[in-house]
Amino acid sequence: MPDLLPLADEPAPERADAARNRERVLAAAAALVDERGADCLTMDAVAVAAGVGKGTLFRRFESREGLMGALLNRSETQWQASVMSGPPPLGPGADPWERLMAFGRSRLETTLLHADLIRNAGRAGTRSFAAYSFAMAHVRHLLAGLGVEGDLPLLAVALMAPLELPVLDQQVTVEGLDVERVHAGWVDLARRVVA
Amino acid sequence: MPDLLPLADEPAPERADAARNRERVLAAAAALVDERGADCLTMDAVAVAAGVGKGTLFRRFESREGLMGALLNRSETQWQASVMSGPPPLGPGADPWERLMAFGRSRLETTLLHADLIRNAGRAGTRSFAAYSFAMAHVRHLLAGLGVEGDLPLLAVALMAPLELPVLDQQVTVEGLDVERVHAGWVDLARRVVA
DNA sequence: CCGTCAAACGGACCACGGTCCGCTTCTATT
DNA sequence: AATAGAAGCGGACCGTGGTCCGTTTGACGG
Repeated sequence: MPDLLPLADEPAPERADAARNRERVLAAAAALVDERGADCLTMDAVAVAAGVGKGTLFRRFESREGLMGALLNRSETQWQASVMSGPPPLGPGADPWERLMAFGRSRLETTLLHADLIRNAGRAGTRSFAAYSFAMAHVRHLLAGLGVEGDLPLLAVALMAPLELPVLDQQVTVEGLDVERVHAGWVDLARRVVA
Repeated sequence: MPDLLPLADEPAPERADAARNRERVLAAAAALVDERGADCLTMDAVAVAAGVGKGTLFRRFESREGLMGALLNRSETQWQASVMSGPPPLGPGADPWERLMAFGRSRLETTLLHADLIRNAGRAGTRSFAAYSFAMAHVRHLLAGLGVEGDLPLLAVALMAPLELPVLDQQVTVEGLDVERVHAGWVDLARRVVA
């Protein structure tokens, strides 16, 4: 019998070898990605490079998309940190409007930077609760700080939606719009929503 | 020698059997989709059902996503028709604001209705010039009619983005938001943008 | 009606994502 | 240290998307 109660729904501890393997996989995958691009990443290749079996890959990461999502989460977490406790204007310390502007800019750049990863992550990219709902909550909070009236969650969606990859992709990659112009457009939108 | 000049970049004529086969494929695919759902559609199955070889499928439609896109285009075209020449308020005859409202509502419903098709069409769903840029131009036109100042193409994007499937999916499917509330949110957004 | 040739066809073939299950390794308990 | 049993492992296997190339077919000028 365990000396401590299992506490019902603890996220389940992780066996030592499992943890080690997860790191190996993540490292190998990251290396392969920025060497040949996310599009060329095959699960077989990752398995070989990490020195594990394919089954292991899929047990830990569910699917190829899941693996991409995990990769994405690493940088995303870093970004979250700079929003929560980094220097202003992105981090706390500036007034809400400035922070909102910094947020938009930063989000735009990050999304474009990781475009191929996000694209390959498919569902896992958008849905990753951690990342998405954090950003959402942040915007909502800023809007509240600005004294905006209305259905804040939905207004937050309206502000985030044009920064989602599919939309950005269409504008920048397909239509060849200038990034600066897209950014200017978002600023204009924010102004109207806040006003 | 042909009796008429080829006129350089005419979209290339289509051989009779090719046309016939395209119809057969489209019909078979459509049947399979609304019988077993878009997720279960395999290219092999379509090929068999249509009585053509697999190679033919891929030559005409490029990829599975492409086929889904083609399927999507059929309904999309129909929808375009009702916007261009159907009854008001969606069609011409109502004032711009009413048309904008009708557009938003209709778009929301259509997107949700064809959700699985759009999801399976991946890139081909969004990018389909015909559909996307038509909707875009329409919104731009309505905004102009409302006397809105600013970068109209970008404001149009801002209005369309929250109606894209990935965003809607997140709200309705994942977060379980009520469709009516989402719609109300969009109306609020439109009001702010137009104001 | 026939010959010619490009376009279209079809199915064998390949690569990759994903599953399955017998085997190995870790951990907790005595 | 020994043991039991769960958690993890790995690679053979499968289905499906996508390609390739030898063969067929339709269009058109004579």
